[in-house]
Amino acid sequence: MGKRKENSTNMQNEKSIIEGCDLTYAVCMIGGRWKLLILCRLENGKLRFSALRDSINGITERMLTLQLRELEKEGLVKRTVYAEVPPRVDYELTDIAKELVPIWSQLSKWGAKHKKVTSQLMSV
Amino acid sequence: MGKRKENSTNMQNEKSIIEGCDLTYAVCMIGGRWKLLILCRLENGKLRFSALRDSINGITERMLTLQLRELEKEGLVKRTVYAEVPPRVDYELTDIAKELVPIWSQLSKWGAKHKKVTSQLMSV
DNA sequence: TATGGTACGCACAAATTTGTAAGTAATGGG
DNA sequence: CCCATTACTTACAAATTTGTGCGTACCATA
Repeated sequence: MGKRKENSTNMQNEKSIIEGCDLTYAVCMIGGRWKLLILCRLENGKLRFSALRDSINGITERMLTLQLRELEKEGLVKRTVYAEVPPRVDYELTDIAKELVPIWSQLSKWGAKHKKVTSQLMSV
Repeated sequence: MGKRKENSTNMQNEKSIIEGCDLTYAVCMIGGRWKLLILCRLENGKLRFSALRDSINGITERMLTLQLRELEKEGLVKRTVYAEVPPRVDYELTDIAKELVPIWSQLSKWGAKHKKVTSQLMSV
């Protein structure tokens, strides 16, 4: 999440796969350890940076910043800066991101339903 | 996807986050570049290794193997080996994985709908 | 005997993601 | 003047994921 190399095999691959596959595109947008987590925290409205940080267990400020930057570039969150000191910034979902609400909520339900079963399998 | 270090900060983090968060759990199960792709190829029934490989643009045999192994451990795909030569192996969704069908299909629709718009933003 | 097909495994290298531990700016309060 | 607050940056290190190229077993067929 430092910048990626434009011409790595990996990057080229990703681009050409995205061309033909909408699912891959979507996965690239919301994939990764934190993005969905962040988005779902914003489900009920604006939150400021510190509130997000505190509500997401285990995330560091660095990671939160990086992910928010990406989500912003991708058009999934809107960032608002207030000209105050100390600084105040808040984040909210865009309409595009709001369309994803049912998806993460189903995913979360699915997770809840199967967590026990499969985590036993995993520890084998 | 060589094995992960059991005691890395990263691993410990992931584990403790999963404990409290079903969404994170789900993301860990199906996250990554290929897993959803593989699952959705199996949506209409069994496929053998080579068929999967050929239907997923850009995946290498190594990656396909690794991902299938994980999906199997997680209980999302079932692997069947036939005692034949040359070898024949096929893969199919488990019931748990079948519950995810609506999720990736919605995600794919979402991707299709927004691909153009946001990929312009990304190239800026 | 040489070759071909299938589903992998392995070693190594490169790319990418994540974590850690520091700063920074601006301003209000003591 | 010193300190606290907030939302970040930056440099560096470690972990994880992905790609590349080659090798393997098996038996049927040519």
